[in-house]
Amino acid sequence: MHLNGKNVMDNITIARLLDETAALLEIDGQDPFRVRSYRRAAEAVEQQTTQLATLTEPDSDPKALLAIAGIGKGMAQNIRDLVATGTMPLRAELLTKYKPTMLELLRLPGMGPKTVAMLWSALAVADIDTLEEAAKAGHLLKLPRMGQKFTEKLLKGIADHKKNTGRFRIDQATAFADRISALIREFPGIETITPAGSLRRGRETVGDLDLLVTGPACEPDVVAAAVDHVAALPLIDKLIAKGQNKVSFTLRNQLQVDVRLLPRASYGAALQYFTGSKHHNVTLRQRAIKRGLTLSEYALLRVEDNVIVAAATEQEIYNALDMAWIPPELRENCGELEAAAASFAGKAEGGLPTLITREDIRGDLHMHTFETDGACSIRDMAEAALARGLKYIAITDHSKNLAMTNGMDDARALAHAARIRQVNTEMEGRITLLAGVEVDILGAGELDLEDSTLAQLDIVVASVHSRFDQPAEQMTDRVLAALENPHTRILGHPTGRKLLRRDPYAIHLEKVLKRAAELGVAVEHNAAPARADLNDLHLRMAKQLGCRLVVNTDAHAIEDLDYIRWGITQLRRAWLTAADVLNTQPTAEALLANLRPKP
DNA sequence: GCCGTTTTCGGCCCGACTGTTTTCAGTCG
Repeated sequence: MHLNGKNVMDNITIARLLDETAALLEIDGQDPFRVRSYRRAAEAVEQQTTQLATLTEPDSDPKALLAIAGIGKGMAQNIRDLVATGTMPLRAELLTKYKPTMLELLRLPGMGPKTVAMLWSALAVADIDTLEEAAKAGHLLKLPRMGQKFTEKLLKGIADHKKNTGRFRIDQATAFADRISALIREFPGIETITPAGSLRRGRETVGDLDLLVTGPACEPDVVAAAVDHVAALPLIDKLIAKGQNKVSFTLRNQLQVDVRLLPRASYGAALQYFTGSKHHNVTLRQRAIKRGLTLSEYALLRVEDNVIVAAATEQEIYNALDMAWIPPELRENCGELEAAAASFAGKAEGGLPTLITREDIRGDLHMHTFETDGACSIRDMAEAALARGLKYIAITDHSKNLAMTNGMDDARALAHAARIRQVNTEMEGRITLLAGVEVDILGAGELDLEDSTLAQLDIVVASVHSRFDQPAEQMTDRVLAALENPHTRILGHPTGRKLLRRDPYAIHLEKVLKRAAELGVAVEHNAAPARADLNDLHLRMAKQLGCRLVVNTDAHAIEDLDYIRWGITQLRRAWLTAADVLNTQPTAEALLANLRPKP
């Protein structure tokens, strides 16, 4: 990352180095609580919207770092060392004893710090390839607690790791969750199946799937039959574990699924527990202990006599801990527990926000038709948007520079606008259509249609579509220049980020967001998971900088309008309310009044 | 290494599952 012309360490890198140090400490067999504090610090750093490098400069407030929960005197010094030198004494010392490739070993299933440490001391194994050789040669059998079965499992794990597909997009994971749930539901006596874990929290990607199953068939005395049913599902590729009330398996695409079957009486406790996040739960249980209670996936119990205080619903559990119920999207131990306590106590300040919902969205300002690369007509899109309860939409087909989409030149853009206005009339006020264009930002930031054309349109979305390989400075300058064009009303997909793909263009987002806020250009969050643009951290940053935000689907077909669901999820994760998003305005007139005025 | 309405020391979440074991250590979520 660049700052005032200098190349400095960004928060993500600082967090990664702290997390790696935690892993090395663990391999070194050091105090687990010290390890945890490094992990916690890494998480805290990752969540910050301001770059910590700016807080380590000599003239900045020395207390600023300490104000972050989880960062004390020692960790603040570590961060200063990292920013100044690229490493820190503890990390450098650990790396003289161990090799960084050992961290890769920890990602193999069944491999933890103790095993990695033993492999290193007994066999000098420090990387996956050497481990594979040792396992195939049978060297592991000589080691304590390692037999034939462990070796087989490890080799399978290594093979899977090598073709590893990593994390899955939230929409794809949801589709799998639905399919698996339908199969599980065929067993009589199963009533409710709820995806928990990071899917319920609305993370953009999930590493595995947690499915929570309840119903009469899940009562302790009869659950075994239901467990057998789950363990025999036809789409299971590999069964990983099968216990009294838990089944773990992977699908052919390597997605891991954990299914838990739990009695109805403890449904709320189980849902709370398996939704996480881990750090949210840890803090919650600490809070329970302070009140003489203990929380597990079965119940919130009073310690002195083991009496159940709450178990059936999440609401009961949070309330018993003097907190309001917390929406799953906020459960990241990022201030939500304090806010929930304030809400429960009826305090006016610092409570939980009323998060934005799908119903708050009244318009969608970015979509395509078959005039360029969409699949439907203007009328189709209008009717579909109306059916979904929208009050206004903008039709924004591509401009000429995107030749592969049959992009429009000036004359076509104006003719298309006339047709959009015609359909608007035909809709007789049931929904308002705004005439727009998604214009391409060219090399030096100029737009690829004439200003005289843009002047006749309601909505101009300016987006970068090419040269993602340019250096960040150049891309940033290009976007900044496009913002200066007075016709630019919305900055479309500002980072060009393609989730799970390696080639998003780098951009100095903070600079761009600041300028957009100053000029009153609205910044788009693209709701489609495949094009997921700003993550919750970016969205928080945008709010902090005073940006006007819009969430658009960039729909190319009718069903794409439903992408709004995923966009809303990310907005909620960023603690945003309806007031933070422009396309919650009740009418097209109100929306236009909030956009940058036309020149 | 962090933290504090039991505060500067002594705590730091909880339970299930696996493999290799005869009572448990390590891993996982």
